[in-house]
Amino acid sequence: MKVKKPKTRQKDTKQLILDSAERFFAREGFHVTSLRAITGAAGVNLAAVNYHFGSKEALLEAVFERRLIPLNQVRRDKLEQIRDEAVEKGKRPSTKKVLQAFIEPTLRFKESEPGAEDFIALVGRSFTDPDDTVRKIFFRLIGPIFELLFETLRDALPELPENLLYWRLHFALGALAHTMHMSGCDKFLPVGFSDGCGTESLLSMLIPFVTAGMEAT
Amino acid sequence: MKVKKPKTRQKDTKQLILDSAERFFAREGFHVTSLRAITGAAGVNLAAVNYHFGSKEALLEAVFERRLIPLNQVRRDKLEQIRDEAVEKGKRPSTKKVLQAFIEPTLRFKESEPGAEDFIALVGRSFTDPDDTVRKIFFRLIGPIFELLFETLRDALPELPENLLYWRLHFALGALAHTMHMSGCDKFLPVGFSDGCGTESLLSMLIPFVTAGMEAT
DNA sequence: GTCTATAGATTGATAGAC
DNA sequence: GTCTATCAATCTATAGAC
Repeated sequence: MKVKKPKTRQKDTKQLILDSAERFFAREGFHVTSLRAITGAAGVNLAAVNYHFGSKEALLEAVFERRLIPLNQVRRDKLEQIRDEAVEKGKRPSTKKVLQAFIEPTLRFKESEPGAEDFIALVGRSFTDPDDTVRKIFFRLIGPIFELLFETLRDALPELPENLLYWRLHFALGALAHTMHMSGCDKFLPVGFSDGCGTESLLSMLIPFVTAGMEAT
Repeated sequence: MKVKKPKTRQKDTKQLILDSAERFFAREGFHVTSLRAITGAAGVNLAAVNYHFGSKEALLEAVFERRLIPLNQVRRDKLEQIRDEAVEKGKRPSTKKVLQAFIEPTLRFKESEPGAEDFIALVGRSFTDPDDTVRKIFFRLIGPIFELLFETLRDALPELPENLLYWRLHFALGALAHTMHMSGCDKFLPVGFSDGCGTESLLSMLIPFVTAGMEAT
């Protein structure tokens, strides 16, 4: 008898659904995407969604969790490393380094694995999705890492009133979010500027921008 | 005989539908909002939408045009005034003034008339709406004013490579868009910072932020 | 686990009386 | 211009055979 059930197909189906859903949710939006579109493109049966995930909403949650939990772990490690270093040296952390610790893994993530580009675009838009379902799931996963970012920035800029720091962070996150869903960057606005669209190029422009804004006098 | 048909009810109905649609599109999203929700809240008949506008898509277009055309006129006037002044004096315009000419009317518009707050939130999100219908209508109306803004900024920062200027403008617009749909500002993120949420306060924080980012060395 | 078939609800749009 | 009534198309979710 077999030691373990092969279940080759089972795992494939679940991953295929996740991949296809991620793509559609990012490119068309959650409510506009039908389960038929997802399963049709994935080549699996419609009923498989409810068998494996339970509902469309639970599928969205699984799409978020699959990539956001590991990404948040990376960002958390980098931020905590910066805090520890600052405590060791008895100096405040540099604003640029703090912002970089959050932004760099986020944008680099786009190239880390196939499909991640769609995911990043999805995340960029979820900040302001009008749909309660999307925002609720997203903020549950993203909330804690934002708090850590805020606190680390407060260490870097202790002279800044908390209220001002809070809003400047919002502005910076707005710039980041706007950059994140420019993945397919020729999709928006006029042509001729697709050059600086690579990750390295974007990082070298975005980080100085938000650092200067955050430190504005 | 009457000089003119009174048609009191006709105008009311059309406006009532526009007001209600604006509110729902901003708060729930275009595709999630049903015509039944719009007409139900407005207290008008469902069939009135197709009578007055022709389709749901045409209704969205009318919602955009009603407020965006006058708003764009204000922004255009201010930007052209700055260009003219710079030519007169033979000096380049100041980056801060250019950004202010675009941002200030936008944020102030929120308080100009009832319903404008919803509209501003709708516009802020339309930059990155995954829905082709929404984005296409929006960019058709917003494209020309963006080009003018870009060109005026190029006058202010002629030493900046065009590609870099282009992306910094994107970052600034991202920060602005993110601010625009924070209208109901306690809707997002933790509490305790609803203080600086008024228009004057936001302007006094956002404009220095984007100016510093734009002029970063 | 995978599939077909369908229930049950909701949608945008329209025809036609008034 | 306004209304009722309804069509035709969609959707999510599920029951039940294999």
